[in-house]
Amino acid sequence: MAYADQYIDKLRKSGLRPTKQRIKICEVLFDAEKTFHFTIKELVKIIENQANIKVSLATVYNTVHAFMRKGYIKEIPLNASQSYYDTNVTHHHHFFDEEENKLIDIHQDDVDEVNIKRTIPGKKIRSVEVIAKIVSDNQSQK
Amino acid sequence: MAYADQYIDKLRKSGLRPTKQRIKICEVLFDAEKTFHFTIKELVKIIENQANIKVSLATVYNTVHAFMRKGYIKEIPLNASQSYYDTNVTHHHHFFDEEENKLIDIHQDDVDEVNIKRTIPGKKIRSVEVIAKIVSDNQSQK
DNA sequence: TCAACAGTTTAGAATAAATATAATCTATTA
DNA sequence: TAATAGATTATATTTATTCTAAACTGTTGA
Repeated sequence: MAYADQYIDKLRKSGLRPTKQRIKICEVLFDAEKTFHFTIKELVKIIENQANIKVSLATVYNTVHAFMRKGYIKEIPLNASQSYYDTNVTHHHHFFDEEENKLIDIHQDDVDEVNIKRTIPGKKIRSVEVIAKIVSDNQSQK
Repeated sequence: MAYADQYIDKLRKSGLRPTKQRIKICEVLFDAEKTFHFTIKELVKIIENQANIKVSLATVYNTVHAFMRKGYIKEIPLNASQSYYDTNVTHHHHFFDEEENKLIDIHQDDVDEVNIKRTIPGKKIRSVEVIAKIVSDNQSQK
């Protein structure tokens, strides 16, 4: 399947018609060699830099949210002022460097499976996220 | 040590002078029978309801942030539009019910210790949080 | 008693992310 | 072509958070 077809497929499955703007968003999100983390602002900037078409903020928000609902990207639970998203939807976790405001992947192999023994009646677990906040390790402070 | 003294102690250690408003905030945060989760908005509402003094938003934000820095309360990493805090600073984790927008504690005993094998040079881990997002378990959808 | 001061509190302004709106545009179908 | 449904956009709105500047408080020392 050609890349463009994959994008159209993802869009249709998300309940969205494939349009110029939305396909451009797919190109940025899913065509990268590697998965990556982004904020909406950063995503808009990337599109502006590499595209010859204009995409409005509203369209980016709508499209990203539709992909989220469908599980094509995921939100990283960080209590920051803005939302962070990840195009890597495989099972993995994150360091968050609070001083540099930077996210770092932790591969699945580097964290034992998180096993939650408790359940809530009528509810099922949709995702489990581990966030390890890191700061400078100054030896001076014990 | 009397309660009031504990509050004054906490405030001083956080670099804040004990004032009427700040002690009121302490009463709400640290005098409860149980620990609890809150947003700033909720905290302000609680204070308004049970206090005969007026406390401004700015004072609440400043005081909560000072306590955070000192580790007397902690932030719960949820990607919501607003910040959630927890007066329970012991080691534990959370379910987040996405449909009801509600946090539920998971006791330490109910989750195996999260063991992160990877380290980042020059950095140390300040906190490890597990967030399990839960949704209704409709049997109809597989 | 008064003046000086350092730190507090406050209302309101400013900022910024996210969402909503309403007008215009596009593409498909009849 | 006309009708339509949905898409896109600029702009306005909303909301949490942070900032600011003025007024306030309490202590110290003359």
